[in-house]
Amino acid sequence: MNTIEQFFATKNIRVTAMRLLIYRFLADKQVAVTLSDIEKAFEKADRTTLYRTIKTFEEKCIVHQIDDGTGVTKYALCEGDCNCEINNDLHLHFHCNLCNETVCLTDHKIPQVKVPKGFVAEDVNLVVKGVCNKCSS
Amino acid sequence: MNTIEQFFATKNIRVTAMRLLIYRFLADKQVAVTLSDIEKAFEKADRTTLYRTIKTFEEKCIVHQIDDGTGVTKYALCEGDCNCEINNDLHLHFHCNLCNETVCLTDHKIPQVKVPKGFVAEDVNLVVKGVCNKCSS
DNA sequence: AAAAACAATGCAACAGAAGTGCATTGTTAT
DNA sequence: ATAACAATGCACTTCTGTTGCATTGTTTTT
Repeated sequence: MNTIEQFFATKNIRVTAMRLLIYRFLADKQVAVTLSDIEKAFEKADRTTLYRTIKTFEEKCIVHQIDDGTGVTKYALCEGDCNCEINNDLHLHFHCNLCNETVCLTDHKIPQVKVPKGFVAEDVNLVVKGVCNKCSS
Repeated sequence: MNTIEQFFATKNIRVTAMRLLIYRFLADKQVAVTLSDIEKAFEKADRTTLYRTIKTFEEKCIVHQIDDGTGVTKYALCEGDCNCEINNDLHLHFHCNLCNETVCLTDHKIPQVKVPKGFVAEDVNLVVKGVCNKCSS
């Protein structure tokens, strides 16, 4: 029991009611969420608090940012063993043009990418757009 | 001569002074530009006009949008023979974390990406971040 | 246990990007 | 020439992301 609390402790962040709520919200969702999604889910809470909570989660490698091309940043929980390292934890994201939802395809690691001489790759972001399994059936 | 005018004609858009200027501006640049880059270059012109010009170019497949993760949309000219089709015209983009510039690596087509059963891929966006050839030397 | 130190929260405000409605100017077609 | 339509300019709005500051809450030190 108290697993989230213990997890927060390993990440060296304080356990607060707000953080637990937001963490559980993200864990329940199977899709990446925007800041305004979180705002709608927690209307009593202040926007800034939600914003800073997500930023803290991001710094501590609890969530990762996703830029799916919709113009709004989305967030999703990292995998348990994630260290946010290149070549290890980079998976691709799928954005559905119909339901507008973005999911992490954590099993699909990003293929090796070649860059020209003189360029140094540090991070890779791969977003596939199309129709998701729910919408195509 | 008058090649840009002819090109616009093939795309079925009217030739105006503003459009010629913006097209030449994009052609001169070797990097993707934001709307505010264009605003700075054409201070006498109205923001809305620049905005709508770029939107028109985008619809007519003259420029393509790039989402490099900086949060601001960038634009770059399509290749001459571009039809904005998947598997043909998709190239990768490189964003330099030092100079903050984004370039099209048109010679580097995106590797084949597998998606799970039920998912239909229509478009692929691949952005590599790191240090560009100018900044690494 | 009280006080000091620090982290989290809430409020207000701001900046920038993106977008819309409408009037006006300019261009094309009848 | 004029009617029809497209392009431009102006004003304004919305949304996202962000910061400063005061206040509340939680540790840590004495």
